Amino acid sequence: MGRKRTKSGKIRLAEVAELAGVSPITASRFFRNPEALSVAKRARVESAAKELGYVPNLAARALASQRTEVIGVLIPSLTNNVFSDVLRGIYDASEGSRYSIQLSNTRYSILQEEKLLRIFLAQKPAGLIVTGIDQTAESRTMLEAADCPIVQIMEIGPNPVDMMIGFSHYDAARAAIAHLFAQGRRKIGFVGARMDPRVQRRLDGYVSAMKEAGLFEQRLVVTTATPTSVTLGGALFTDLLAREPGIDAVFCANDDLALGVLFECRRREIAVPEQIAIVGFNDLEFMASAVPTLTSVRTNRYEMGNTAATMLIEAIDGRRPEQPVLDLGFKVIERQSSSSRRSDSRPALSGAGTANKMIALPSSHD
Amino acid sequence: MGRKRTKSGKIRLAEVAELAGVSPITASRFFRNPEALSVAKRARVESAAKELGYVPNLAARALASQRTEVIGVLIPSLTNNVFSDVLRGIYDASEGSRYSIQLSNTRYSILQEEKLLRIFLAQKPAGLIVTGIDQTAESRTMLEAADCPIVQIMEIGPNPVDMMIGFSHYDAARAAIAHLFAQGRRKIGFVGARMDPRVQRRLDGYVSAMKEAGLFEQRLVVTTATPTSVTLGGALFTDLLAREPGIDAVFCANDDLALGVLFECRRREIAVPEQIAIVGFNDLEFMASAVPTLTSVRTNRYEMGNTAATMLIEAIDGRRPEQPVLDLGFKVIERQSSSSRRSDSRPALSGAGTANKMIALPSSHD
DNA sequence: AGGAACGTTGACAGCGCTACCAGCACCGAC
DNA sequence: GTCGGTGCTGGTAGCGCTGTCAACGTTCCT
Repeated sequence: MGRKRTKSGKIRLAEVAELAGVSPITASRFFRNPEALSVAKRARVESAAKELGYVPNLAARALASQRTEVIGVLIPSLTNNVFSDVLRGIYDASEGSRYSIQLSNTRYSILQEEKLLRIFLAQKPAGLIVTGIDQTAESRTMLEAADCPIVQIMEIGPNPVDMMIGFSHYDAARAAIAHLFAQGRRKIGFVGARMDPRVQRRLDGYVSAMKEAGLFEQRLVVTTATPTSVTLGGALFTDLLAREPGIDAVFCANDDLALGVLFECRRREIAVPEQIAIVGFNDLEFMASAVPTLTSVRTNRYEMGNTAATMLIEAIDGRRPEQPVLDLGFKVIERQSSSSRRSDSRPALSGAGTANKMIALPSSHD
Repeated sequence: MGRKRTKSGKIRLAEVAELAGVSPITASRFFRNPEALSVAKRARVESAAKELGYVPNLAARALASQRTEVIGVLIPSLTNNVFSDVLRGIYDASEGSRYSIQLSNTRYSILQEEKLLRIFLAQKPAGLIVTGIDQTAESRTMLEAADCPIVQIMEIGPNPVDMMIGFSHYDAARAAIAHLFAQGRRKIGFVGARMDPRVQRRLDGYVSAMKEAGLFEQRLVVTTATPTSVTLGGALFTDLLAREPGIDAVFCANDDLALGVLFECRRREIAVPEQIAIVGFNDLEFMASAVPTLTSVRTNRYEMGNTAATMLIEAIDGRRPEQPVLDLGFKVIERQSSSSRRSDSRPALSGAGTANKMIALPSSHD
């Protein structure tokens, strides 16, 4: 009737309250803390809201409450498969919660990250997820001064800003090399692209393992700042072969490179694993399907994103985790590409099928 | 001194105005329409804002102006490589503009899409990007009633809601089949997963091309609703072979499946392309690197996202494009996996290198 | 019976910004 | 000299919601 309406005809909380026969503030409480209402009023407000199709105005809520329900996420790349999985975990965890995700791409630049952080923080996010542990000093200061929970993801390191979830890329690389040693490989090359901090730590792990075995040689390492790709894997491997034709294994900083190395081997008619073993990193879905199947280091990417967002939301709601730093670990998934020379010189048909079953990863869904 | 401050110590527009010696409203105008100010005041406000480190409160702005600076993006998947590229294009276009991206995942469900749409629209987004042309009737109604520009992406169809950018999946599939016909292939299988509307239209294109040639047989088509993967490509191909051992080509609805088919061929020692030709769809980076290199239908994913966001922002700012429907086309990239039987029975070493250079796609960056 | 404690509710006063409109000075045209 | 136009500026009044605090009725304890 004479009911006041916003020009656009939107339903406001006041309308809901009027229909429910309560004050606006009571209706407001229904949405934030239903338990505070009596059962009768709760039902009345609920049905009134449903009847009118009420949707809260987030801008008004943010302005009045001096905080937003936005979780900021800073990741270095949108195309990297690794981050797709992490993101999916984050988005899945945010659904059903009242928080929404605001995503920004730092493009592997900590300066860009600092800039984005400043913008995010100005909007008072409810929480923040940042990638890695290599922020600028300025970023670090801002993060520590921020009055919202923060999760650092992708790796584990000392001095967490707040919470931290990831794994040790250094240890993972060492485990991969240990695996190759166990298979009798000695002259192991390293192939890496992009060389972001995490790839760098994988290289560090490789170097330390090789040095411990007295096998390290600088010319076994081929890296580039160029973004990774399958094609690049072949090119870097070609470089590696030119420098050191006698290698008997290649540890690739990621699976795309490993696939490129595999294709290059096929092109050069180098037998895998007989002549050269290949180990990748991340255990993307295709690794179990390749011929031969490719060994990789499995990382829990989906779980990392999902747990990070879940922990963050819990912390925002005042339930801080008992364990603020979580190591999700890794696992070397041994497949044909790095098996000992003596066993199956030709991969058995059934081998692939078995391997496929072994790696039914959550990250292969969706 | 006695200056009023918000509890958190944040600088407000009023502080900037005071320092600049102008009214708050004038300061406000500086940020929205600087040309409306005299040069002198413009400079005063600018330096005052910089001095105080003023950052506008977006919630207050949204509440007062009754509109947000958020572009809503609805995509069906976060993990699919195709959408990573599109998203990257969208995010790149949004940087430098004053609009921020709000992303939601419909998980290939138009019901979920409808629900998300309702939420988005309630927040009065500045613009909207939605995937595909198969919205529910309800969604369609909401979109048409929305008072913001809208871009439908990924494909072209009749009756655009507003703007539209994509290509014909039907025609693209027909072109792929025509290519295979030209190579002398006749018994061409179709392998598809997920079977979302766009994959369905690729199937339709395949069926129509095959029927025109009098070659269509239902048993040549193997599909599943399961999400796509490389492993699945091998499995579906195995099914296809069981049904029709005499096939001489496989058209895969995407590149992951094509890679799986290639690996399965290798496992079964089926020569590609001599016995069976393989054609994929999307032309992901690895296709040019595989052995043999894999033919695919190149689609302009990054450009699609980038152009969509650019057009949208232009439209929001009142500059509607002269051409609201944009067909970005596709291109069949012919490679070794579908070459005629007579030529190179063993792929030449140099072939791969050449192919690599041919496919320096923008989508392989980052 | 009196009072404290609890659960529940409502009034008030903004959150920081912008839409709207009025007002001012200045100009040229009549 | 008056008028209307133009360019710039400021005052007023919210946008829709929530924090704070007071007040209410009821229950339970002493």
